[in-house]
Amino acid sequence: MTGAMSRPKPLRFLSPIHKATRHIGVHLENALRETELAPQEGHLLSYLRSYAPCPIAEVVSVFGLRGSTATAVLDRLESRGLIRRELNPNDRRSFLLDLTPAGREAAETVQAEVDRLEKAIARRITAEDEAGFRRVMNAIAEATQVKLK
Amino acid sequence: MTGAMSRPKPLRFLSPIHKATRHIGVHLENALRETELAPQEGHLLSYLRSYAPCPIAEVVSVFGLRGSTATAVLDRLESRGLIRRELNPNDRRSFLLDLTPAGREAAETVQAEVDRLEKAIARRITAEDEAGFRRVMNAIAEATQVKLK
DNA sequence: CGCGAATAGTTCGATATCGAACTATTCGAA
DNA sequence: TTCGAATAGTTCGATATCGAACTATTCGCG
Repeated sequence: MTGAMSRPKPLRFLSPIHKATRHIGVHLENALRETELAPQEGHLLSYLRSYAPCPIAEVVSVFGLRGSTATAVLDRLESRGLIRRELNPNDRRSFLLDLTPAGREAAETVQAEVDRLEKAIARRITAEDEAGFRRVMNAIAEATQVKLK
Repeated sequence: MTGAMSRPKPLRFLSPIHKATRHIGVHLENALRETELAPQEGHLLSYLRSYAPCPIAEVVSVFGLRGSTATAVLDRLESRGLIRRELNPNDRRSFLLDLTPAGREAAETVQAEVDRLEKAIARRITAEDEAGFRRVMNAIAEATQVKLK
């Protein structure tokens, strides 16, 4: 016999992460409502704030977009004057993305909200908690065996 | 004077979570490729496996879908014979979602992959790590002040 | 070198998601 | 109780994302 249907069994890692991702998304969506930035757009600008100039393939990998989607997303941001595509002197196939001054300003706004949230989180935990958290994140990277270029 | 542009400043919590979410997404996408299930569809079936019968509004909240998107997603799953909408005797505005036998079978496949991944993660950490991880997740819920019904 | 395979990015038609408006039902306070 | 507000879900036209095919460039191995 196969036994009774097993029930609940909430996941130890995936469910909390999924929930946290939702919490963060909703929070930032609220916080950035008046900036006219979709959460993903804000996230992208914020990423460029730290890592620009970077090739399109990098944001494709980091954000999990398809190439064709990235083209559309970047077209929109470029037409709104927030980013620029520049020639990559080292690889003529690719472009380097960079923020415009307006894009940098928008990115600062995003960053301010993100920093505020990070501080609010940090305030509630100990250094040991954070170390454990980081080890779990590393365990996930190893367990999935996924390499994000 | 405003000072030099601050650079990198990688985030302590949001970046690792974003990355982990990507790791998990790519891993499950690979693992479930032959089931013909989009990652989100698999996730939804897996959710119903534990929480069905549940109203549509619940999956809307948990998965962050818009109502109109949920209608389309559920229509597809229903037309593929994986889920059912049933009348909710307690609220005639709403439906209760449940898995069909085929849907339950698909959900078991997803669950098996998810369990395998959870175990692979658990194997790499200590109980203290997990406790710290959980406290960080709780801190995020509090810091965002977001209530996911 | 030279040439096939891999990579970067775009275009375009198909599909999925979204926002706004709408119906039906339930809630809640006067 | 009654009626305005809130909630559950759908429909439909607008928008965003996707997959497949394509161009251009670079890689890597003979």
